[in-house]
Amino acid sequence: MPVKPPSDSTGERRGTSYDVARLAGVSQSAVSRCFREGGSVSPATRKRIMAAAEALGYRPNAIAQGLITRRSNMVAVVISNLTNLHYPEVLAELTTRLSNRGIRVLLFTLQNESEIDAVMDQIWRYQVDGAIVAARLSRDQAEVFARSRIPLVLYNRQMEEAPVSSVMCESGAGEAMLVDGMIAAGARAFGLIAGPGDSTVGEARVRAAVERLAQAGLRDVPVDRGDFSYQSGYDAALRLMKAAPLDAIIAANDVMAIGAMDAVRIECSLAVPDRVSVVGFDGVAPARWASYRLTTVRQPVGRMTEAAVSMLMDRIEDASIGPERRLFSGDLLRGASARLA
Amino acid sequence: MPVKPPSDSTGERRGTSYDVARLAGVSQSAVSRCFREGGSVSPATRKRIMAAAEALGYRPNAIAQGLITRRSNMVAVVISNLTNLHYPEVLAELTTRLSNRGIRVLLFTLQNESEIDAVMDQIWRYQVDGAIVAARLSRDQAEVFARSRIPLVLYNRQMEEAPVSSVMCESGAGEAMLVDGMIAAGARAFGLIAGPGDSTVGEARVRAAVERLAQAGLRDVPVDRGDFSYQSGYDAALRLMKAAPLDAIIAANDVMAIGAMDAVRIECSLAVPDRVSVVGFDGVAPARWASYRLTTVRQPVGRMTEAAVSMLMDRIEDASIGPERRLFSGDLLRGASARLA
DNA sequence: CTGTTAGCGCGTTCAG
DNA sequence: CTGAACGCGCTAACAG
Repeated sequence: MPVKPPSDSTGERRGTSYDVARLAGVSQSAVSRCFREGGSVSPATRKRIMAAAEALGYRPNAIAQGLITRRSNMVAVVISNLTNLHYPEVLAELTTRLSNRGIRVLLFTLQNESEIDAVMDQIWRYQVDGAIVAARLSRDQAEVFARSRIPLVLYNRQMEEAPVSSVMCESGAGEAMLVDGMIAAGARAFGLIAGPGDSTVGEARVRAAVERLAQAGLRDVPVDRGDFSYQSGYDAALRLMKAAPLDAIIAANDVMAIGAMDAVRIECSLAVPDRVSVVGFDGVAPARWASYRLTTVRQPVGRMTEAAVSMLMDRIEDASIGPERRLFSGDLLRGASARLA
Repeated sequence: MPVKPPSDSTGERRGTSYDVARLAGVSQSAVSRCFREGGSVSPATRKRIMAAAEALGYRPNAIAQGLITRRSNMVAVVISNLTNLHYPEVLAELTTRLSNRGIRVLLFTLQNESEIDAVMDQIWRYQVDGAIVAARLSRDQAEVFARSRIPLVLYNRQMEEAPVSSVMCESGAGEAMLVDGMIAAGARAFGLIAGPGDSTVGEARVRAAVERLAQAGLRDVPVDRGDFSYQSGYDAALRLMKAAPLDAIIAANDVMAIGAMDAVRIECSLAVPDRVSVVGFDGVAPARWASYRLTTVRQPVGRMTEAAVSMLMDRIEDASIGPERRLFSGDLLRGASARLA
């Protein structure tokens, strides 16, 4: 990479601990100690050093610190599609919480899953202290983290066969509440809108709903598939309704549910929830908008992100801590898009 | 301690260029050259080095590289409220584009504007090559970047009195199109929903609308204020409608416009756009949802983020390039929430 | 409590 | 084309 020419014309280099030391008339290591936690420095010299540092606008160089400490105080956050409406909230919470603990976020967003390898390369090069991944990870890729000794926490992803730490929002209880409520209110003709087949959470939600429906004696429920987007939910709902009239639609996430509501109400001209109930999963902000008032299961994003961060930090502090999975349950958000008993 | 710890399972340090050099039987500097652009290495030794690197899973340590080259290949991205629905899209685009140029994103999100100082401290410590800021910055804070010689580009913010690079979506043309269209279609009783007073883009949009209305002979247009959130748009619309019946509402952003639509249609039971036209600004995804089909001005996010990134990169490569402002115009998105002629 | 000394892992002259 | 030597800015023993 092209190196910038050293201090062209007026370009003064940024002050180092050495400059501060000279100005304060002490050794460089005194300055270093002054900026660390348990540094033993006499109040008098500390004062002098701080004054000198202030005068020079000195701040310890985190890059140099990282090189010698082997702690970059950076954590990689990998998110697949930021446009998914639920993730921005997750990302904001993660960033805030990490920041509160003095950790910086190195952000990686993926368009295609294939980019993950390039990302892992960068993660490795940047000596991040750990990684939180909200994207599909193959078993091999998870292994790389393990071999590299980079603590890893998956967010709403699961690694069935490998022992990897993760936090998830469990789908069973939530879907059961939705299904039970709708059945009790008289719904019988159900339809499902699944997410992309490679989404573990999406599949888990659909599976949970299907199982609960089966327990209630409802089998062979039609399932269509979307990609978690509004349009895909809209289209899937239309296909389902065309194939057979339904009185309840369960979508794998809120945005598709919203799309389904619009399709049912606007294109099919059927009242929601009077003729058709629609439910989702996530609890994104638009689900509460007055035009939708979606009945859904809200993920406890605050507790989940806090869990992810603290699990990661624990494993950064002590690399010997083994993997752990934490499962959270969602809260039923009683909107007005489904008849629930 | 010159003795390298044996690769027992606990202590395994990551391989360095020295390790690669030893395995390949060359010097460390040969390895270094091998991983740089124009490094002069004979094909034979290059092959040996690459083989050794492969065997050890060696990757250059970006932290160490940054220390010596003074280029971290990291750029700080500062965003105020990620939950604002328009910003996730911006962030995703910025990240992708930076990533394509081999730059990593160090993300900072702000809850309160007061956090900006702590963020600037971190930006400085981490030796980022530059910063893209989509948050309010005081003149003094911008000065800090200048003094620190950290290239800075503001995104949709403007610094009136100071020469700072920025990319903005210009409001005048867009608001004019909206206003003119609605007036031509017969609207006369306008109401405005502004953003928070400290938002330069928000104020600019309102000012643009007010001016255009004044040109058309419409003065003393009532203005209420929100904070860019759905609820605040909803509430503001109710207050406006209660004070005086309106036939057109102009909101400073899409999310408030959506809130206003819901207030008008659901709480006031007035048809949109038949009785009341509602328009926004941004062009966020939900604006296109069938329940809203918001008439709005879409920001050219792709071109704007590309501009921000390339402006920043240019100034990173050549620090002597002066500030520049780039103004983009939005496209009118003809939805169905306003009667436009 | 303070200074001295040794690196962290790498890029880069400058001799050979 | 290659290697020895130096230093980026800092932390961490270790003496004094």
